[in-house]
Amino acid sequence: MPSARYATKVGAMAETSSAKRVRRSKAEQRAETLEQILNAAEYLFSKHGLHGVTLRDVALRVGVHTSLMHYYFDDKRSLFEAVFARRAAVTSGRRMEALDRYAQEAAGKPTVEGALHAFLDTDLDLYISGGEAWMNYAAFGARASNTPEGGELMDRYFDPVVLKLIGILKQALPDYAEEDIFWGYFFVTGSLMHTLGRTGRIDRLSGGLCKSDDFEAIKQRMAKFMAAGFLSLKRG
Amino acid sequence: MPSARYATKVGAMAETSSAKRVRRSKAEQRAETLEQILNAAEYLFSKHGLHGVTLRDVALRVGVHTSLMHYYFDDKRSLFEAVFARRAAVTSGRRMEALDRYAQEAAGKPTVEGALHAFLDTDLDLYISGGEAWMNYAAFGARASNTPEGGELMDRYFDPVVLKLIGILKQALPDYAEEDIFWGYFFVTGSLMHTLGRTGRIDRLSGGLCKSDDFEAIKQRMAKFMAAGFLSLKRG
DNA sequence: ATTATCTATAGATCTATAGATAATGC
DNA sequence: ATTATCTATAGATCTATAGATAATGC
Repeated sequence: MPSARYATKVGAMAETSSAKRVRRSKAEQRAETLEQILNAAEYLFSKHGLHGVTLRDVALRVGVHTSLMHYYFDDKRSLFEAVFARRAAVTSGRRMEALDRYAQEAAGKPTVEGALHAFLDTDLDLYISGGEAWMNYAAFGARASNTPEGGELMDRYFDPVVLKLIGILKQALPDYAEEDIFWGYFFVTGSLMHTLGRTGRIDRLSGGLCKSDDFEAIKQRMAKFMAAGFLSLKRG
Repeated sequence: MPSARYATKVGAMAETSSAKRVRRSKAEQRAETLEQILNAAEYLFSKHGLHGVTLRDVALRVGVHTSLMHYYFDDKRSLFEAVFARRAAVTSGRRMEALDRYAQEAAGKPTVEGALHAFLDTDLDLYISGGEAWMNYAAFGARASNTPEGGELMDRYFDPVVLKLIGILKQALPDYAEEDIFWGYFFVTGSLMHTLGRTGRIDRLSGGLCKSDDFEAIKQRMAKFMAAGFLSLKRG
């Protein structure tokens, strides 16, 4: 005897598919279902973390049976990694290009602020113009970065971009100790992760004056703020 | 039939308690067990988050039966909140005092850097000198701040200190727009949370040059870095 | 007599797999 | 003939509670 939930769902499906009865190839259907699963998982993981989400939750949100999760993914961990990997190459690649472009423009004389604009603004723009899905990915990544599982993925996918940024910063600050540059980056990435997490706390603290999903406002301030911070680390 | 684990545990207990057969009052025993449970929970929650830890995990770490968790705490959520609350008043109170003291010393003319030293250094000192338990609490709080459950607790316990800091910053920057001060604080708290989380990523990135549990090194740079950032937000 | 701790167990939920069914693809 | 999806179910684990046992406290 089907539960009320399944009855409803089947009814809804019949409704939409009878309206147009779209013929999708198997490849199309596979791709579409995969995308729906990844989107649902991305959203849920971004809110509750790896352990706060069950495969059943994801299946329910997509409207398919739990066992389909195991058909497309080995297990929960591999679904989590698939969510991470899907957009990681895009954000990493875009920042790589932006940093390359900036390094070339600067022709051997980069500034800290210029490098940070390339690194930070490029990423923030991606989330600003990428719609809800990318905003969810931002929060997913920020949350993941805070965990053992996610930390390992961060290393694997983002070390190259970060080391490229560090390289340009060294060029911009040739008389700096290497540690100071790493600590400066440490402060930058902390603020960036906090931004991507969009916890809503600044909204409440500021009485609505600032909104944690206002990435435009953050973009207008962040690179300049952090560049000034870097310059303050100059040693006597 | 007792499992091997219980047999081992009982053996160990007999060993230690027969050695000295300490007579503890019920109040003492209660306090001691409570503390052990909170410490174990703090450690585990800091590593795996609310949903990544089971009451069984906590009980196992303490060496008592799972049902004792329910004797001392209503449920998992209330254990989580108890962990949060136990040290929240201490860190909040210390920073309150430090900010009050600084505001008085500055006699109406506070600086951004002075206020940030009072706010940040006071807290970092607490973790530096508080030993492993306080370091775990730092990571626990950082991780919690990133979640819906923890966010609400952050508001409840830390709004007063933060608003006091904001007040002093406004005094230090009288011609600043209020939003700029809040965004500056936003960057500061992001870096602070990232610090407290001690993910170890900076260790790997820097090839061991920086260590994420080197709060002393961070303290030496953070207030100055962030103060310079604030000053960069001055509007034309 | 009261309190700390344990035993036993119910009920819910979760992951994972085997096998059935219903579509698309040659 | 192959692939996408579902049904059914095993086995593990988790939370929570009722009731027993073993200590401390007057």
